[in-house]
Amino acid sequence: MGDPSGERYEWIYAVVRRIPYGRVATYGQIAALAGFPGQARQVGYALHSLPEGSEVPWQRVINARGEVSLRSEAGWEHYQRHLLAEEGVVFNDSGRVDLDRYRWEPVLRTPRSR
DNA sequence: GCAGTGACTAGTA
DNA sequence: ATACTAGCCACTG
Repeated sequence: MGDPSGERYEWIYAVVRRIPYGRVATYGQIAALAGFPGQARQVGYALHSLPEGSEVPWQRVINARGEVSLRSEAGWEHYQRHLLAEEGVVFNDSGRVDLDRYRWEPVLRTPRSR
């Protein structure tokens, strides 16, 4: 990832790092903020290739339905939910996060007049 | 180079 | 609510 060809991933990681503790963001949201609108799959792919022990808060990225996405390797879904629960993120009966409540909304720069 | 895959999503039925 | 589809595009064999 540190290599030049992995520059996309760096942009994605940079955005993910901005998600505050206790908040979540969707794959599509991250893709758009990183400058790759419509490429949500790439976000999932980028996070998948993240080395273990990374400082990137990958657990805060969930899908548009508010649920933790399944991975090829089972078991991690449970781990991710555990991490989010520790941050205070609440899962409803259906095991989903209320995006209206926990979704991170980056503060956009207001085009202030000057 | 081509085809299959995937931590996705919005739309349709 | 679930199921299937088309679009998406980097990565892999």
